[in-house]
Amino acid sequence: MSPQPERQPRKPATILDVAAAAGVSRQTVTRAMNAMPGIKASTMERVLQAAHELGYAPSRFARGLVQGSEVSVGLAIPDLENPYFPAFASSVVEHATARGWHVVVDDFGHGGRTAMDAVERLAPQVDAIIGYVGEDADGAAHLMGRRPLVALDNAVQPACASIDFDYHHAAAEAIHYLRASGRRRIVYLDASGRGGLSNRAKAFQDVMSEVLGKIGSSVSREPTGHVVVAPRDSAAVAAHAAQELLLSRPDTDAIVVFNDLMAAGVLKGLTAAGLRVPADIAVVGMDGIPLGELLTPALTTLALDLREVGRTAVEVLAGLLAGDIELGGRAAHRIIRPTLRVRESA
Amino acid sequence: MSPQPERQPRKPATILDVAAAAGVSRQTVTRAMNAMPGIKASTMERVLQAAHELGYAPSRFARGLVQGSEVSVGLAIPDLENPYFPAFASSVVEHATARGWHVVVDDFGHGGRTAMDAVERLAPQVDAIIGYVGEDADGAAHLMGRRPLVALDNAVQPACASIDFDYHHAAAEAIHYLRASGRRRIVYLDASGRGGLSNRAKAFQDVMSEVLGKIGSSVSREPTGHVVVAPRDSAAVAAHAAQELLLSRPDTDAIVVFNDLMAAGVLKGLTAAGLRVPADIAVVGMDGIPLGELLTPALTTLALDLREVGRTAVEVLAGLLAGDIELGGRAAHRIIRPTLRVRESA
DNA sequence: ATGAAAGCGCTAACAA
DNA sequence: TTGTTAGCGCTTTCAT
Repeated sequence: MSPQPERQPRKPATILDVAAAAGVSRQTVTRAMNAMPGIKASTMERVLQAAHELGYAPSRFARGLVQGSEVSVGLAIPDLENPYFPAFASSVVEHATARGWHVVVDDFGHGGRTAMDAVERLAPQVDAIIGYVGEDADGAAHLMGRRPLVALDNAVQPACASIDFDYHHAAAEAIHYLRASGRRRIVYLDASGRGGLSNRAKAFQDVMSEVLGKIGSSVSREPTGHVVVAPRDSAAVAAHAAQELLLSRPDTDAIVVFNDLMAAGVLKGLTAAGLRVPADIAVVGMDGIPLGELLTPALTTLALDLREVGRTAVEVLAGLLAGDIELGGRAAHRIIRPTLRVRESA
Repeated sequence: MSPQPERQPRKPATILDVAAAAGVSRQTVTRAMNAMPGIKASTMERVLQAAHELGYAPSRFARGLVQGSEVSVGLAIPDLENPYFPAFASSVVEHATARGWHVVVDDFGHGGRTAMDAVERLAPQVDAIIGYVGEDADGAAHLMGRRPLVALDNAVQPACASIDFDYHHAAAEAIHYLRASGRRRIVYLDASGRGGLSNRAKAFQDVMSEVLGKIGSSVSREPTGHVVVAPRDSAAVAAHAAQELLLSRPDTDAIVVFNDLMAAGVLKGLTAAGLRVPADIAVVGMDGIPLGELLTPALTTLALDLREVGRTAVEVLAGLLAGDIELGGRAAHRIIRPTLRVRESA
């Protein structure tokens, strides 16, 4: 083997190594590295030079230990490949950055990992967590102890701050709009989660019952809100599910879909099956991701203001961190309302 | 004001506080917190209880200092809202997670921040950086000192590892395919960056010159590859640019677009202007993001395997970190080939 | 302008 | 099973 002439040592250089190399005290090295006053320019240059040669970089741990660090926030995300989540993450990163916080991202969408796995990885590394932790909210809160956790889209109020979405309102908007457009055979396409129906689907069913109840059962029997469940929330799966739905219920004239990504798939599936949207059948998505307007027809959707969601999460967290917001209070539990954005598909 | 009964103290509890509260030594607290062997169950429970009451969480800095931490990688991303980047980030996070690394994301797409800003923020916090640092590559490398930097899509070989894309090959694939389909008025729609044309546009021009040169100038004078530049890389801007292009060059029969996001906009703009794609005009995108197949018509594109890109970046970084890869060698400078994925738009 | 001492909170090694 | 000792690498006093 070759003599390995200048191979870097395994151990990274410390401040003492630099001090020795530059012939100064470690104090002077600190001053040079941090461009502090009270150091001669020539000394500083010599130290910096030595530091560079040794490949020295201050240990963030030692520095954090003594200085108390910037806040570092964990962001637990189920699936970065669903455009919804990066849009949300982008907003969180933006607002966290504005406060000087760091954001550590854990995408637990691969390799069968769960929200709990993500939180376990993140917990020792961060001062707080924002995340789509779903049913793991309580476990996650316990793991974090006193450190704040902001859970999104959880709906069962847990032992942590939360940001939820008013699905009842959303479902009502969609259903009233569709019925006003003359649609009478409305189906909800859900994505299967860990437990039965999603909260979104449940809200749809509730509102459908309310609406049909008001009309009275004497009127021509409309089917109560029918729900079909796709095995995963992907566009391809949704396209397939839409086609199956057409087979089992050919008279369906509107589909409300779990999210925009799936709605995009539904659009594809319907078109492939020879149907015209919205002439033959209406499609309403949910989320309001930018993708929606790029589709043909442009997607009508129950839009969440993703930037608002991210901003709110960061705000709540800031309040928690500062002690301005108490976990029990209403300030720690926000509800954001999706609004119907009518484009072309319904 | 109220007496603030149990308001948390400003200073977080330390291991010593817990030890005192539980009436044990700090070592025993360590053992309890880390579920180490050699501790009586009852003691452990008592310690954990005390820790919980005090809201104690071990300082990640102190722990990192003494244990030597997990690798933490900074990921510098220009714009999480362009679906390309989350797709890439997702792959990086997945592979980094598999190695037990943490990923700190900085999206520098907001508030006029540059790659350099992102690197400056990240540098004191991470052991390495992967990022789309563009022309800031050298500055970033300098800031990181001996710590590895993997720059993507940089093309001017800098003082750091790099992953580049073979745009020449990509342009050739697109142009040959389009010409074989009978297209003769091919235009490239670029996005304006900091310097003149993008590398993608330059490659397009080069290949166009080669192709037309081979044919010979005696043949009916085809225009050399024409390039138009959109002010930003967004779908809306691209839609507008496509419509303008139609005005100035109505005979254009193919547009090759800087990236898929812009191509989606072009599709919209063209359709709105009453053109049929691909019958009247062909559109070829670049990137291969999942969005492409959801569009109507589905986008023909020069596809990058985003998962491969992310995996490669992590691999190179791992090699650098382990010392298996030297900065000078070819292993530190990878080139990935986009391939033409023909769908419906061309 | 520079250096010496102290200590941040934790865990590894060793004792008891 | 538990406690004691000794740092990890850095920055903050305080001295020179």
